Amino acid sequence: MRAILEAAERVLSRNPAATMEQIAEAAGVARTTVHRRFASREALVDAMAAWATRQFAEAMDAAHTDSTPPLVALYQATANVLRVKIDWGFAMSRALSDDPEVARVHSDVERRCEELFRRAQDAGVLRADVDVVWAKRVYYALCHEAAQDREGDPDAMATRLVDTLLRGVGAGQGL
Amino acid sequence: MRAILEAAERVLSRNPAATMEQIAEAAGVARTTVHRRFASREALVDAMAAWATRQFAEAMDAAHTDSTPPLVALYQATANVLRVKIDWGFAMSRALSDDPEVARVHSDVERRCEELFRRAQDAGVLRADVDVVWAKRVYYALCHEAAQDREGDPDAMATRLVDTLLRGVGAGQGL
DNA sequence: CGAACTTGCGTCATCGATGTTGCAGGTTCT
DNA sequence: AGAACCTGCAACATCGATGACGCAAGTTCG
Repeated sequence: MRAILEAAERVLSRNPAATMEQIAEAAGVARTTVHRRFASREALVDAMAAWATRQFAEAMDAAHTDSTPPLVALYQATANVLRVKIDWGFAMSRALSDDPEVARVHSDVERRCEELFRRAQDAGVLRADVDVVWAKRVYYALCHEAAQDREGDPDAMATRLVDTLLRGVGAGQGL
Repeated sequence: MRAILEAAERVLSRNPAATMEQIAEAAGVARTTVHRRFASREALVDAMAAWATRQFAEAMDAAHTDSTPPLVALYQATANVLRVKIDWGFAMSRALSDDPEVARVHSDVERRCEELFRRAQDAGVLRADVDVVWAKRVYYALCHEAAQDREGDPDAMATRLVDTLLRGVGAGQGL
């Protein structure tokens, strides 16, 4: 069950068009067994999305983004989310689920993330002259990029990521 | 011919698993006509990659990345590449072509990009304590993210992108 | 031991995408 | 007008993925 989901993530992250046969093989079971657990390919992907979304929400919960100082919460959330995203990159990229409960959890996480960025700007952690939406997009892009490194310490990755997000890579003399 | 390539880009960027039928429809021709031009689906995608790669190389050429000051070249290259990437995002993401000539052009662009970043670091535009490889990955990620905006002035987008890349979005007091 | 459950294997039906071909109608150039 | 060319349309064959069975063998409990 979990083994099939994990195998599916492993295979589909490398090749999104992989067949059920390949997924089954990676899970060490017969293809029919996969079909017994998940009525269709779509059902399997939905289950992956549901599982990843729950992990995602738990990662955000653990960071207490609404009660800790913005910068601390940002570090914590980043490290936690990276840990999940490294293992469930494919499932998280297809988070647009039909299941209303999954959609609710997902939009809830989205909301908390935006709220965190707003608080960060109010606290002076984010520059006042940058668009919060753009800042969030940059943050997401960096998380996605960082999660490509499958090896390495998530905490160190989070440190580098947040450092890059806030300070950039320039030497500072501007143009 | 060009119309088919452009239609394929339009359709495949929204849905990479789209059928030849959908591509043909978007191009306003019959499916058989597409098959007459491109022997197989793979041939079509290869042609798209070849076309996009050439556009990519021309965009870099026009920026004169090896003879202008690094910062100027960075702005120019960014704006030029964004213009191409907005219209050929799908084709550029699958730049791993079998055609040796395409592969050569692509690796040549890659080389020039790395050289530009090295020069930027030597000139003090990039911080000396950041890994050049990481900086390049961040830059690519930002280009990819920025290219999602289909409307808007590429020059303004490049300005914001380079500003974010070099200065980040933080207010500067650090942790 | 015996019942309930799960799994692997082989088989089968179906379906959609791909790629090919022949034919008829339309355009362009000479 | 005639030749060469391109296109749309319809039909066809093929192929791989999907999903559904039944059956035999294995396990886990009582």
